Amino acid sequence: MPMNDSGNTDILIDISTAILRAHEGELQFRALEDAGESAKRLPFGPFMPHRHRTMEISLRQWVREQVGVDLAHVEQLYTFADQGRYRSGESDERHVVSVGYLALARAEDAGGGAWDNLYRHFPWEDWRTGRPDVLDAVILPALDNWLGRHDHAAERVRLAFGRNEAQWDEEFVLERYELLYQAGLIEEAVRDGRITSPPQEALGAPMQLDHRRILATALGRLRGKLKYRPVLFDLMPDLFTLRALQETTELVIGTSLHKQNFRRLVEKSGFVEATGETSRTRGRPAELFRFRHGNRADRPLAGLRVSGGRKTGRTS
Amino acid sequence: MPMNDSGNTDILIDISTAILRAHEGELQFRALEDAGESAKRLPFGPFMPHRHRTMEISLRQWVREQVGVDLAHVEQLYTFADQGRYRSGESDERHVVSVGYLALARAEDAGGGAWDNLYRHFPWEDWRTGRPDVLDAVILPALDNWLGRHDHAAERVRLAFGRNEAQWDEEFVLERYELLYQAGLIEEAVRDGRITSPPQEALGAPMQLDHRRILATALGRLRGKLKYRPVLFDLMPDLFTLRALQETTELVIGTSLHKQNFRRLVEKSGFVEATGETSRTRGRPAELFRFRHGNRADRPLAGLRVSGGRKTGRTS
DNA sequence: ACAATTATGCTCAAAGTGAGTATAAATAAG
DNA sequence: CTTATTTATACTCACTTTGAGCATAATTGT
Repeated sequence: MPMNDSGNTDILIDISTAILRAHEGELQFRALEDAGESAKRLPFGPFMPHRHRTMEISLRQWVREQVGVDLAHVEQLYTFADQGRYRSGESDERHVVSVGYLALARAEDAGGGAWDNLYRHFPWEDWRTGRPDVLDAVILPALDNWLGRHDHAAERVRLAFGRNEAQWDEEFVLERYELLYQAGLIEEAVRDGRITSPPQEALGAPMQLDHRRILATALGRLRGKLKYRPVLFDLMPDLFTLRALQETTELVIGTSLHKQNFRRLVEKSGFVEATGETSRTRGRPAELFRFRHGNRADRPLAGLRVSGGRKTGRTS
Repeated sequence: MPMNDSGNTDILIDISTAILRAHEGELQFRALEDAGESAKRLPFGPFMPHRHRTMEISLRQWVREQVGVDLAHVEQLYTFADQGRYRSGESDERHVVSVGYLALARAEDAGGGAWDNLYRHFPWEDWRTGRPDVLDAVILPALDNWLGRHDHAAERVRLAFGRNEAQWDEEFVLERYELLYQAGLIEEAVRDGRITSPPQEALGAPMQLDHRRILATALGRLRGKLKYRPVLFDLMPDLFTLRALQETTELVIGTSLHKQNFRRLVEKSGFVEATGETSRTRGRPAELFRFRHGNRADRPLAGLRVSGGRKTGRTS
């Protein structure tokens, strides 16, 4: 196998960024619309190594210029290089490699522009008010049907969707999306020519290119990172109540938490300090806290790990 | 800023793979030597999208062909695109983007070829017999000296190297390597022209290109993943004693563990099942276990989180 | 037979966690 | 102004997990 013809490869690298914020009770991402396209997209642009020394520098620059958002946290997610899921129909001969980034913004710094509710694209990931109906009504029956012809994937489905004895793991966002894609239940799979018959019912709003996959990666990564690094605070304003922090947490992990225990956990973690000031809303005023830069022992917030309860098995 | 000149970009993607195994009491990686080069390298090759649909397919193929190792687990680590840390001296005009992969192999499947001890390149990461001397003898004084001129990095150093109140976090392998690189204490930094005066004492054996950085990423990722996914078993043979499993764990996380508690943790995790057979070595024969494919509740092995003890503060 | 070595079983106290009850401090309604 | 409603915060309690060690078992080497 000669390897010297690799010089012919003409590769273009696209950097796409999932910019997330917590705003008005929603987990939102910065979305762009294109004329003549109903599906939205993430901000993205080519990596130009002549101009930018690293991809993150490149990304930060055109996010600031073109999207007008101040980013609090930037993290590379994954590099997707599989053909057929990206601009498959275009005449451009170059092979496009897609690098996904996760960025977090504070609601105040997030400028104007259009923001979209993330869970509109992943309705099965939002368990805050209980197990989503779409799971038992649509997804699991459709997956069962698909498994009839592809039973080798049964174990992956079991683990990803928490069937039988398996627990629903809120971090498996990408694995669930990929299974739905492979099963042809996702509109993008039709668009990419993976499946002939379109799905009976749209499972979440589709997006351009592989951008819903990047969003899925972003959500999964953020859900995982929460538990051992203080990234949450990059979504919070300078001063916040513990209640607001809890709501943001619930938005991200997609489940609801026990209020008193959350408070105990956060206070003991050493990540926050009280300011003495209070915020007034409806009921009793809440104390305002501020993030305390790792000056204390950086204990993991392992308690954020969602569980179904000690022996109850499930919270509803 | 015109973006249409991005078509001029000539980008080459190199895929480098850190293939790890646990063998003869060492955490080893597959290393290659080049004539006229004292520093070793990882197996790597160009990504050829004409030929391979995904990077992982590409990687698996030439690892099998050229390296002769059966891989048990493959995982993308990170895509490095910063100029100046990769083939900086070569005349090739193309910009090289480096994609790092982590792969795990079982010692039996790992074929021939040369394997190198990973901790030879990261002596400060091996705490199995206590805190490495090189930390207090060389690294921390040198970092302090560097911090005198770059005090903005003090907090990063504090967290990465567990100074003052901070805990040593065994997952921060990459962050520690990058700090040593930036401080000019790593031979690769000299090679890349980052620093004028070479380090007084070599901190670990250098490698070609950015391969030590990829190894650092691999070790950090593996140490993190251990705690919530059963990746360890991809380093183990089919049948193993709990002692062997513990030794492999200790190799990876770089610390020693309490034997009885490790046994309790692993047995309760549901990841292993006893076979009834025993292995004979010197003392009492040990029962042989086998990995039990996720048929039980996949509980995280959170107990593998290393701690310095309840109130003792440090184990030695 | 006995020492050395390794494996395994068990205990115990401290810390962590899930799920509540109780109380406090504000606003909104009558 | 009194009461209901709402939100915040304090505290309890049972149960689980975890760190650390002691005790015993089953081998091999001398």
